[in-house]
Amino acid sequence: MLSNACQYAIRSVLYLSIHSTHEIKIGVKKVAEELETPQPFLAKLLQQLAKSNLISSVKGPNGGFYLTEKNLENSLWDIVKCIDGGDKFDNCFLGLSLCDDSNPCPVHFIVTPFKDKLLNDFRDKTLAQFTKEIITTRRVLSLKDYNVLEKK
Amino acid sequence: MLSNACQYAIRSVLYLSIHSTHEIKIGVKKVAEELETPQPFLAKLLQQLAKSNLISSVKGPNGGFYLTEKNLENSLWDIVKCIDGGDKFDNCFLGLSLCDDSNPCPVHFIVTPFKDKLLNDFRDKTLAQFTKEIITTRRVLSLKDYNVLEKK
DNA sequence: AAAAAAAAAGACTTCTTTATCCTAATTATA
DNA sequence: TATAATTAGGATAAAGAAGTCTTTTTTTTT
Repeated sequence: MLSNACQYAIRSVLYLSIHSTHEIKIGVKKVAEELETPQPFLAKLLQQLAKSNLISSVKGPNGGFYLTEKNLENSLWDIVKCIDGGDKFDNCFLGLSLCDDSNPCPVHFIVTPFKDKLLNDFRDKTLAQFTKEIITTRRVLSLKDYNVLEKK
Repeated sequence: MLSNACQYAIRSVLYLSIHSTHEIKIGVKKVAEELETPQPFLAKLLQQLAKSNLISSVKGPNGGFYLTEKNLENSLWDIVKCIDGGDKFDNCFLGLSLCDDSNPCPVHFIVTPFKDKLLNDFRDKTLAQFTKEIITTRRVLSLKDYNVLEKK
């Protein structure tokens, strides 16, 4: 459903949301290691996100990527739009060019509620809210998160 | 989520399920036109389905593809397995290699119910049942179906 | 001012999916 | 039995996604 690129991007942003601040910037290398993603590929994505002002960056020593308060007001949907495009959830599950409530494909009414829910969740929560939930409910973003939970 | 190939395959099988019988076989050309899919590509897919005994075929004049009673006992899930592989719905929505109920990614509990429901629907209904529903509830498979409804 | 560390940018490679084309095999029917 | 219609099979092409590599630019630190 989401491209690899978009999955990496979302996880990166959430990772930054959890671990970075204006004072603590994080380099591609670190992020790629933590999330187990191909480094140069991730670099491209982070650059793209930075260009769209979804994340912030500083070059040079001790530079890296981080999220500002402003960045934290964006949503996951903004990430998806930036990487995969805004029509990602529009397409019919069976590929019909025309498929809506009055002309539904055979799985339309199974798939639509889910897409709506997902879209709402992605669109209506800010990264700040989402991140808070991730922390309080101990959601997993990388193998290292998993290990942390295991060790407790 | 599903590949183009798999979407074509599913729609083709449902189309055959509705319109073909042992006596009325349908050629690739016709199916491709009705479903608006690339013809040679669809041919490959139908061949693959036939090879896996999910649909039936006869060569020569008045030959074509059709479904037997036996074929109609298969499920949509069998089609997906044949074209996209059986692990299609296994992957984490955010691409985590490890993601389950005890180590969930941030969207795990949003996505999982949907995947379960869809998998059940795909796996538990036979094509015969599914087709019956499509007809009684007037679901759309091709632009022509759409026109038929419009004209009523 | 120099050096080093990082992001930014662009060109390039590889892989997968999608799609086409051509030839062979099969089968009904005239 | 010849012909035409149709599926089957294999090789190939085109497009897009995924991923890499190299160079440039910026910025901090010494």
